[in-house]
Amino acid sequence: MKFNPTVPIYLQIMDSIKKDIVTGTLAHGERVESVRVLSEKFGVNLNTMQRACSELEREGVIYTQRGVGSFVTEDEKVVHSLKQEMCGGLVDEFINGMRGIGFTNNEILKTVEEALAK
Amino acid sequence: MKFNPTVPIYLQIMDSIKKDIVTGTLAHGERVESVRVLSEKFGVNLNTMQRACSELEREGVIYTQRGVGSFVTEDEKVVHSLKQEMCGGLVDEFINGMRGIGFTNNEILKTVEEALAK
Amino acid sequence: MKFNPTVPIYLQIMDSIKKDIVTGTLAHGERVESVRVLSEKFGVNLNTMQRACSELEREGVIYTQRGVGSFVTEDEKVVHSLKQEMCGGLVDEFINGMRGIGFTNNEILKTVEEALAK
Amino acid sequence: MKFNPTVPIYLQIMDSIKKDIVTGTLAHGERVESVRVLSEKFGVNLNTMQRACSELEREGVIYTQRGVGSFVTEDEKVVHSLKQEMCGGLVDEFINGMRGIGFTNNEILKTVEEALAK
DNA sequence: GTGGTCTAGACCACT
DNA sequence: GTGGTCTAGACCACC
Repeated sequence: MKFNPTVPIYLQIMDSIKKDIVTGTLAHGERVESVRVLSEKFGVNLNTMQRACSELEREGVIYTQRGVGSFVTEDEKVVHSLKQEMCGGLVDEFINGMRGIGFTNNEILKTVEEALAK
Repeated sequence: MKFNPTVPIYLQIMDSIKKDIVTGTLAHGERVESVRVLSEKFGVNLNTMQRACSELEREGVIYTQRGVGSFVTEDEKVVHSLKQEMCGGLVDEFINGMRGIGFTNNEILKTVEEALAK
Repeated sequence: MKFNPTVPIYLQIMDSIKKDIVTGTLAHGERVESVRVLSEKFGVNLNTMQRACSELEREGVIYTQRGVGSFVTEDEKVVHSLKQEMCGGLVDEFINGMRGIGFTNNEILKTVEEALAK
Repeated sequence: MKFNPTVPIYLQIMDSIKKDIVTGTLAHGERVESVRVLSEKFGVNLNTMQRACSELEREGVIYTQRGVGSFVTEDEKVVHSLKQEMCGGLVDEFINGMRGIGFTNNEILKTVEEALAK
């Protein structure tokens, strides 16, 4: 994985894992690979990987059992708020752009509906 | 106005005028300034301006009355398709982004509604 | 009962009986089992048990009636001072700890009241 | 400083600093020494010290300004809850001990009052 | 100077 | 095996 040098690697890794959870690549309750495996996979140091995981646990995204492994939370609320967190920027950018071209709320909504129907 | 040298100027002028129409800066049915005035305003050759206007007329965006001047079309359909043309990219980018995070169509719609309500 | 080899057994037996009195396991005025029974119960020599009892009597914790048996004192003052003797360490440790964290007397009192109310 | 090998050093350092804040050794709003200085003072690695400080910041006990340093919070509430947090164990241990010897709530309170008067 | 992050390699407790 | 902690030493961004 390629990292943006201007933002901490462990944050980027967290985002990557969050995205996997939100998209269902990592199912709820599923076991997350060990930090050692993940550190190799992401090509980072073990400590960096551990930091990413401990932060994720603190946020309630995963939970950990000593000597066993980490698991994706089964709390639907957490996953839902994850989605909200990750799409907030997209939505704002879109709506601002549309309003900038002169679209009203109803027009924006209608446009989205039409686009989704395709 | 500053032009991108890689794309024909008359196209850029057309886009500028379309945007004015779409955003309401130029109201439906409103008279467009003369090509002479516009050519000075945009800092381009009279021929270039004329080309832009004739293309706009061909697209039905404006219509011309001999000896009177040019006017923005009053056909709502044309204006609406203009909007579509200009926002297509935004919508696609947004929807693809949302789907990439795992949102379903209903979720996307709901999210937009919520964001618009704010 | 298991004894600490570094402190005289008769003292440890005395403490055990005192604790029983203080906690109410041995009620005020209740008859204490005979030294013979107690010596077996504690697994110690009869002399050791006798020493413990005579010391307890000397302290006024129990009193003996020839040919009848021994009884826990009915003097509330004695029992109260027993409690004091046994809890003195706890109180000092607690108050020193609290002052070490910077609590004032009033704060300590208030904290205890709150904790007791729970 | 001497550390208990069974509990993470960074936690012990956090407790030490919390205690300094609670007792007023570190005044509210006062600047905390740099992590480098502190790491030498405590005789631990820079990373360990940094972890202790970042956890303290997360708990709101200190706040940090990049390139400037860290400062004790000025929020009285935080400091007060710190006190509660640190004395909770002491109080519980004390009251349980007292009740174990047979003291009633009133007796405990009275005993504390007497001990404080000394 | 300050705090923040990353790597490399080690040891520990738990299962 | 697992996660958790610690050390040593390095580089970066900020002020």
